[in-house]
Amino acid sequence: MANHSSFPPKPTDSELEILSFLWQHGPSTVRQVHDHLAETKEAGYTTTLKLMQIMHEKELLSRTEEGRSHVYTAKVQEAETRQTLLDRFVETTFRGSAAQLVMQALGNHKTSARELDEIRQLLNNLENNH
Amino acid sequence: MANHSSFPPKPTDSELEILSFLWQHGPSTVRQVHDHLAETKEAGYTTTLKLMQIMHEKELLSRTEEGRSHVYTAKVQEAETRQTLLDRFVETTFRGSAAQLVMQALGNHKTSARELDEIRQLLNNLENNH
DNA sequence: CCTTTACTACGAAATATTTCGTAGTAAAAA
DNA sequence: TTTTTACTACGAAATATTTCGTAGTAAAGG
Repeated sequence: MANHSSFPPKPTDSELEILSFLWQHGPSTVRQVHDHLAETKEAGYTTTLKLMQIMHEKELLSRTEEGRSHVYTAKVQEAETRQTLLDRFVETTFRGSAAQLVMQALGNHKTSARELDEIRQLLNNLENNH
Repeated sequence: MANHSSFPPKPTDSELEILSFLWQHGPSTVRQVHDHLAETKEAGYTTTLKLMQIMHEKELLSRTEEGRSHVYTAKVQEAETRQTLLDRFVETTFRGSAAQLVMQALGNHKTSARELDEIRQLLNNLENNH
């Protein structure tokens, strides 16, 4: 059963960057997250800290004490969150047409032959299943 | 040539709703746009007016006087804007993998057999072209 | 012991976005 | 002619988001 709207508030862009890191690297400290973000962005340590504290309040992250620092874990699932954001995006930007989005995504992005094959596989499955 | 980043500032969600209407219905007055939005959202007329004035300042819309009211026209192209937003979205939500996005979009959205065929066509073309 | 280092907590400033109220005005209606 | 209606302009409040500085504190180093 999909879980639309009701659950945790939709993450902002900054929050998504943090979630993204946690999904990839698993439970991490603010320091670890920050050092990663700092490679790309310009932002102070306490900014990242504050964001993660807020995300904790919002129930987007859980945390445990580990010595004098906290270890944060994503409390929302990657696939689920992506789906929610994708739904919103298809709605607002592609007027609800997932097919349109797919066409534009494939048309303009350089996608490898291997990935194209996987997609073709998926298409076949979908068509068979219905 | 794609036009990345440099051009008009990325539209906010509210702005996108307005652009969306203009793309679909062509040049329109604030009244027309507002009456449409009001079906869905709760918002006063002057809110829509102000937004469109701001979009005009930002060069997202152009306008001409038509009697005592203004007729606004989208100054940015739908396809171009979609591409920009799509790129951002793939980056932030799918870590740059368009293929992942496509799979998730097809997997969960009910897409008609006809649309699936169109996508298959596109896949064939892509594969042939390289 | 002191001092430095590496944390958290938290208020509050800086920005960005959205919303609305008020004023001015020209045309339409009475 | 007076009143009502339907616009625009625009300041400013309300929200949401992001950023940072300062304070407190425990451990590590000297």
